[in-house]
Amino acid sequence: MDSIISPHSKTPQDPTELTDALLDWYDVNARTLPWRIPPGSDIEPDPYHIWLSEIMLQQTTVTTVIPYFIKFLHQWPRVQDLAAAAQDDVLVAWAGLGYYARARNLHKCAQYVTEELNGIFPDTEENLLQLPGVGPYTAAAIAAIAFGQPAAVMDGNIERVMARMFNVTTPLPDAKPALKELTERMTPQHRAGDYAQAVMDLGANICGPKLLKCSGRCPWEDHCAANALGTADQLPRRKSKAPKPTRRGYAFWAEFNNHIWLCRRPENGLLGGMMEVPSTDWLESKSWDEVPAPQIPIITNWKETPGMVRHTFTHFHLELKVIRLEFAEQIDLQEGDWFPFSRINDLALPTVMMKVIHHLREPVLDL
DNA sequence: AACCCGGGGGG
DNA sequence: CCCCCAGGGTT
Repeated sequence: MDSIISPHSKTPQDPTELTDALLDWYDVNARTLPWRIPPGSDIEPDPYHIWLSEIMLQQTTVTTVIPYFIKFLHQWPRVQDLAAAAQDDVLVAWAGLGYYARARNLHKCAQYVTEELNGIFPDTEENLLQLPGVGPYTAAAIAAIAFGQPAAVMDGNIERVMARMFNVTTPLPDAKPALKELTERMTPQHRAGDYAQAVMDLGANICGPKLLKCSGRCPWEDHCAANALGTADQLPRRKSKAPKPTRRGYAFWAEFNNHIWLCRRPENGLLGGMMEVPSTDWLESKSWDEVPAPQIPIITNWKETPGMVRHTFTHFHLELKVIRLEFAEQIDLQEGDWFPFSRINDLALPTVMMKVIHHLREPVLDL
């Protein structure tokens, strides 16, 4: 990349003019968010708040995060409080947010900061990067937003805005190095945190994946190469993804006296550490004809229930048929425990398991 | 470098 | 149905 100047834009050599225009826009248009210090405020950001919000915002939209962020701060006001919590309480509070390894790393990180760093977060990108669950994006974001350092923050929003500003037509992920380079050149020495948040606001509200509200709204409208070329709605390009396979299995519904039998998944891997209705392995198949008949986990009468639970994970679709085990008395299965339905919301149940529970409690065909 | 890892909202 | 989202860890 020879120059930050696009042949199709009026971008000045010195990006200061661009960043100043964006910061002026941000001063007026910054969204109010629970973890955000409004531009111009004298309040010092709380690194604990910034860190918590940034972990939650990984691959998760702002509107989804807000209620969880408020709930966490209410339950654990300081990083020391979070460190002292039981891991299962953290998983329960996290249930529904997804990517559950984030919750385990969040807890580990809180304990590390509390026990090894006297409750004080590192203030450099390099040292932040050493924390569990903190990668390049989050380290730069905390350094810039919480500590005012000129760290170059790169995320999906900023990738998109840069790809359009400079008409980067290389498909992702191949374009990442070039977009990172552009981001580094654009990041200002002062107010880098506000700058990063401003670009992300731009990406969320004006320069969206499909939604483009450039005209009269975007502070970079007159300097955007894709806007000049009319290519904005086609950028950034992406390599095509492999289609998702379908896995199928049988879940076992064991209910007695308003209790349900649940067990805990292994610590690592899919839905690590979360609770589940016991089930057979989830095997990839073309149809149910290929799925082996289930091994019933206890000698008792059983019945396959009508319908099926469908759920989609990051990399596969899941179909679960549910087998109801019938009991004359409350017998323990091999692993797990009986839990009263009244406490179901106090358990770390991922969404797919909540679907199973709703499916059996209010039978709906082919949910 | 490739793969694994959720869930929700919007078009 | 598709796509995307304030990505990180593991191997």
